[in-house]
Amino acid sequence: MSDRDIDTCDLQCIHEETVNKVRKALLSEETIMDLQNLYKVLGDGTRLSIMNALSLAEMCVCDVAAALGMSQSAVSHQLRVLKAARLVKYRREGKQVYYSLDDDHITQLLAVGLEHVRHQ
Amino acid sequence: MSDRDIDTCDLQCIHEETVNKVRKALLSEETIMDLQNLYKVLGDGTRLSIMNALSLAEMCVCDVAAALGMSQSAVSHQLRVLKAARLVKYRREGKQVYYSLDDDHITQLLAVGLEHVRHQ
DNA sequence: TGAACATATGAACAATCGTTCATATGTAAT
DNA sequence: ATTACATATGAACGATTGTTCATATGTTCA
Repeated sequence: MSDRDIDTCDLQCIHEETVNKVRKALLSEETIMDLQNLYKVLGDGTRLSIMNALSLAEMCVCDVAAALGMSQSAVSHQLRVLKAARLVKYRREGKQVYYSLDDDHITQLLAVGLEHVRHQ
Repeated sequence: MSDRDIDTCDLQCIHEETVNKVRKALLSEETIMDLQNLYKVLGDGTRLSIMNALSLAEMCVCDVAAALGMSQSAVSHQLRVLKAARLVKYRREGKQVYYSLDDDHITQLLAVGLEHVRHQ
C-alpha cells in the first residue's frame, strides 16, 4: 500500500522502475528545506564575506563593518541570519559582541565550496 | 603603498590591527562571487531535490519531472542552472538527455551540508 | 540616573528569482 | 518530408530578499 502511482504528472517516456526506486529513496521534504535554508544563507556575497572575515579572526560587529566597508546595520542584520543558521556563534564582552564561526565543521563547509569554485 | 586607510566607513570601536590583518587576507571579490553563485544555486528546494534524485540514479528530464511531481519546463530550466554551475553533467541518447551529478566532489558538497543540517 | 555608545530591529523599497504558459529546437521514425 | 515527441527557451508575473533609514535595546561609566 505504500507504493502509490505517479499521480502528479502524466508525462511519457518514463523509466518506471528507476522513477519508483528514486522516489522511495528521496530525502524528506523537511531535510530538503533545511538544506535549502543552509545554502540560501551561504548564497549571498555579503554573508560569505562576513564568514570569510570571521574565519580569519573573531571580530565585533563594527570591526566586521569596517573590514568589509559595510554599514553597521547591514552587518548586524546579516549576522542575525548567520546566527539563526548556526553558522556563527557570539560572545558578549562589555558593550561589544564578538562573533566567530560556529565550529570547524563550518570551515569545512566553506572549504568544500572553495575547492569546487577553484576546480574550474 | 598597498596599505590604504579604511575609507569606506567611519565607525568607532575598531580594533585596527585585527581589521587591517583581516582585510589583507580576505578572498578576492571574484572568488566570493563564484562561491555566492555556487551556494545560491544550491539554495533552492527544487534544485536540491533534483540533485538528490540524480545522486540516486542517472535520469532523463521527464523521469526527474515524474519523480518529483514537477513540470517538464520547470525541471529543464533548473537543470540548465545546475549545468551552468557545473553541478550536473549530461549525455544525449536518442531523444532523451540523461543527467547525473558532475562528479564525486559534488556528492561531498551535499554530504557536508547534510551533516550540518542533521547535526542539530 | 543620565549620557555615550555598541548592537539589534522594524518598515519599506528595489532588485532578484522560480514558476507557468507558449513556443522553439532537435532527434527519430514512418 | 512530415509527424511525434523529448527537451530547451523566452516573456512575464508573483514572491522573496538585502539594503537603507530610523529607532529601540542594552551595557558601561561618570
